[in-house]
Amino acid sequence: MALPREYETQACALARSLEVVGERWTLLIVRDLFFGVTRFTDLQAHLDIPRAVLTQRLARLAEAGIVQRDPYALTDAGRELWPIVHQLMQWGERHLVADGPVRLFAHATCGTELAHDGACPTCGTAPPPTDIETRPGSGTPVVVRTDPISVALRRPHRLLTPLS
Amino acid sequence: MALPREYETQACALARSLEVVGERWTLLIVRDLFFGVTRFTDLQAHLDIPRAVLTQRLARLAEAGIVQRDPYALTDAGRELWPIVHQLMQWGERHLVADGPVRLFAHATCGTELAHDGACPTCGTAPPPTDIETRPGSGTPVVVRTDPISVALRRPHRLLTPLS
DNA sequence: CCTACCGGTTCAGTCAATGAACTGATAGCG
DNA sequence: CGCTATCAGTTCATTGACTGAACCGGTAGG
Repeated sequence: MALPREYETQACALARSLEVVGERWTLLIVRDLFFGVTRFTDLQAHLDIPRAVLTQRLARLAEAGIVQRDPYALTDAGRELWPIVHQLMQWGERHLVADGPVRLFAHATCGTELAHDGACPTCGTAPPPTDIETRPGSGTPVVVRTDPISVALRRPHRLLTPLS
Repeated sequence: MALPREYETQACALARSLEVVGERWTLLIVRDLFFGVTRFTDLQAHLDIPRAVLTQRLARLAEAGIVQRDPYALTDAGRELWPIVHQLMQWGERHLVADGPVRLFAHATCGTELAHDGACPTCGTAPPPTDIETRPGSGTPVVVRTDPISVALRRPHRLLTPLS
């Protein structure tokens, strides 16, 4: 029988992508890696994910060439997931969050807030994640986490810069 | 206990989005709706998905305002998922498919193939899905399906145009 | 030598996915 | 009117993944 995480009968490239990044927790792990989390323990504490599941997901991401180990970080292929992660966040902000954006993203080199499609309105191009600074927005999150990683992630910082 | 499809402890808008479109099969259902599939039976036959799961996913998508019923179709909010679906496909084509694109997308009004980011290189803007024509590419799919829906989807056609 | 920390593994219980069979409503046809 | 096909589901036993808690081994510091 087909393993539930696969889509063997689907020819589409979307099915291939979802076999790698479509499992529960996987895109949240990728998001944390964009945000600068680098340690297994920190990912586990921030996501409240069972360790066994985190181990399995990181193994699959490493196997697919999306993350490297020692320390955990996104590869070039993993960094190319940024538009997808960003647009999923923006779509959720528009349709599922009540009062304004929970998190903002700005082009670090010019300070302009990014548009929905990830482009910088001032510069006209979509900056790479290394040139993006993130900080909390005006919206009220459904929960306010107080663990050290969540607190650190609320300080304005550039993407892909390890928290340390 | 938290239902496995939710991410109650995560404040991020990404978690909100994934609670709606992050479950197994959901984005493949949305893809088929973009491709013009409109009937429960056709979705079930094309995706090889258990009927009970398809019922649950469509209920959740309708509840979230992504699809309407009679017939099944994407709402405006659902159509805004196109950049995400398209970029996930393009990412999979680049990193997970061996020999060339399995499916192509062109700006219907000028015939130009879309870039990775969904923009038309000729016109400089990202066309809406109603202005996009799709057809099979040169790549070899991992499986070749012969059901009537798969055959119909291999004919060049515009997105969001019911097959019938 | 002792302790803390990191990155896991193991395990029993729970919950969702799977595939097959069944249900009911509607439409077309002779 | 009865017969058949189609559509959109529901029900159910089985399988398998997710969960939370406990345990394990290596390394660094004091």
